[in-house]
Amino acid sequence: MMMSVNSTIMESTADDFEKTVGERVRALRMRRGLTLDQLAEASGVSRAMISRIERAEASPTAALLARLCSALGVSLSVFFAEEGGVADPLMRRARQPVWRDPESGYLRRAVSPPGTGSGTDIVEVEFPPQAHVRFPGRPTGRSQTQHVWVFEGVIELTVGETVHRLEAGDCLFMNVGDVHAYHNPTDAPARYAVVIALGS
DNA sequence: GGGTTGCATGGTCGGCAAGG
DNA sequence: CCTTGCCGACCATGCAACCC
Repeated sequence: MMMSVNSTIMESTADDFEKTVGERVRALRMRRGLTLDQLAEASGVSRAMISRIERAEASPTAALLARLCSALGVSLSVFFAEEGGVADPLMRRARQPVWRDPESGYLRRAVSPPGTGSGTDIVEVEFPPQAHVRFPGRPTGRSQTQHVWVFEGVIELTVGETVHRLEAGDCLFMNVGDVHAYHNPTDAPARYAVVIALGS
């Protein structure tokens, strides 16, 4: 299925990927006038780790990258999309940035066009069988909400203390800042969309 | 003060042997 | 042959010392 196309693209860009992430992190940090120390404190990631990520000596996991993006005030999709440059209202599938979490193997596709000024981001996720991803809560997080809409397979979504089992067609609303975790309890990959509403 | 690097630590994964 | 447990290798991460 489409995974094969994506993985081919991933292979070809894998070498540059860490470099791109590092450059993006550094650029966003500089733009906000933050030092490594300040970003480390805001994100909960040590400044040594941030330094290594910026210099492409380490590849961050999804959870770690999410914390950095949160501290930098951008969503993950904005983080990946901005490298594209010019704002174009049409985002062809071939140009949509794809990212693979080294920890869980999940594949994240930034679907919505960047730079449109829209307060909404749409992300498509391919979630491998039996995979786990956990996002730590952000006590000082600004108001950011999201809908998780499942297309195929099953996802167990833990929000706070509650575990929601989502099947094809199900849609869950939640605050991004809450502690949440994704788990695919089946032997088949799951596919879902995340629609993120950015806080003001 | 800001950024980099050496080193230790904890977790995960694959290989391998023993037991059923 | 399959499962289970052990062990070593590897990797991400953070602390602290170091350099500029």
